[in-house]
Amino acid sequence: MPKLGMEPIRKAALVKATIVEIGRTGNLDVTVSQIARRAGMSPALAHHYFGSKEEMFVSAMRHILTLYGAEVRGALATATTPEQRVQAVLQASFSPGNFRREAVGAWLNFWIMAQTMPGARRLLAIYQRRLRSNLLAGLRPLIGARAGTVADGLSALIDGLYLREALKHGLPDGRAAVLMARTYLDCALKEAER
Amino acid sequence: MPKLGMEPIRKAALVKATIVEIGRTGNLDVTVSQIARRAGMSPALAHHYFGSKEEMFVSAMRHILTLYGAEVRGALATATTPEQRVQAVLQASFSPGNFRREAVGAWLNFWIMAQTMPGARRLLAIYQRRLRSNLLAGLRPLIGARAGTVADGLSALIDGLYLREALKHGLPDGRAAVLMARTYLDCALKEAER
DNA sequence: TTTTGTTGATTGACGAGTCAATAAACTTCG
DNA sequence: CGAAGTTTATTGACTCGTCAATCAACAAAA
Repeated sequence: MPKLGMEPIRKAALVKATIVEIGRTGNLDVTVSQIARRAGMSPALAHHYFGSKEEMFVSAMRHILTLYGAEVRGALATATTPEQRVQAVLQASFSPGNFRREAVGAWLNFWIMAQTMPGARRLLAIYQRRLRSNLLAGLRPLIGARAGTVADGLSALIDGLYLREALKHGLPDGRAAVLMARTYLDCALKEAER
Repeated sequence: MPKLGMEPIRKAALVKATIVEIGRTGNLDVTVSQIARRAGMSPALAHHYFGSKEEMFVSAMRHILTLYGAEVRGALATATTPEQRVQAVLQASFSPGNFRREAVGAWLNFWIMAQTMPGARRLLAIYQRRLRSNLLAGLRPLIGARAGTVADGLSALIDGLYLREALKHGLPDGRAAVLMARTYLDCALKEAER
């Protein structure tokens, strides 16, 4: 009973199912059959819409990035001062949603894929550029020329804190990560105004 | 022609081959046959010495950790002041060896495994504890009670900087990472003496 | 009837782990 | 010392399973 216009619906379902399955297993040992079953269709249909499993993975990562980007934009919308802008990025980066099993699995395997898959590497570069640029927008009014270095450090710190919190036993605490990043930030700001 | 006492030799060869293969592919899609071939033996023999592929992976990670630990100890041996102790940890963490393809692959997949494999999780906890303790030993004489927080922040920053440098296009530059971490450290020290 | 949606069946391949069998080195004990 | 037995090393062949991708065929909408 083919209703037309199924393509975007099917693709969205597959992307979501891919993320769930990666979160479930923790790695990329996920079969097209599993994904398709979870998305409520046959494996053949999955291959029909995405040419290959790899394309499913890349699309899944793109979706994760889109979600994260939306969260950042939402947080930035309520920020008025430069400090609040930086704080907004931190808040969004360590929001509870980012620590769900699916998100953690997606990010960790994102890094794995970025090693070898050009599409993944490109996406990761986009994420990094956007993060840096968002931080820079908040930092430049505060510390001018020194903003670049601080943005780089803060970016790395965000990734590192996320990694540690995500791999920690027990329920991860995003607020602790935000606090730790803020400490770095405050320190850098004081150093600059000296 | 079985010469006796082959076990340690074979195991070492398999561990090394496992690391090389993970570095080659970037992920854990490595077959026992590939590993065994590279180690110069039959797949059956690999299964004989390690009960399963998973045990090979865990042993490979243990080896990576051992190498890293030795590098840290070596660097610490030449340090006399507390500052030099911290600096030694940074230097060892960002040494060129850690940025070889095999090492990067090992670490990235280490994190993947730590999500679900208890053995890997335990190893990661050991690494984190040791890193923290090494940093603490250098930081406590400098800033006393505040050392804990700074050690945590510096640990996360090390992981984050490593991740970024390892995934960067082109040849990674450990010295840049050391410098970035030093900036954080100096900032924290100045803040503390205020 | 052309396009879009959908699937069952199939292909062709690969892979982890087992097992039986062979061979050499060590041990025991008469 | 030397034969019989034991342990260690080693592999080819095999089992049982899986999986990505293809294809032919069917159904319904335009």
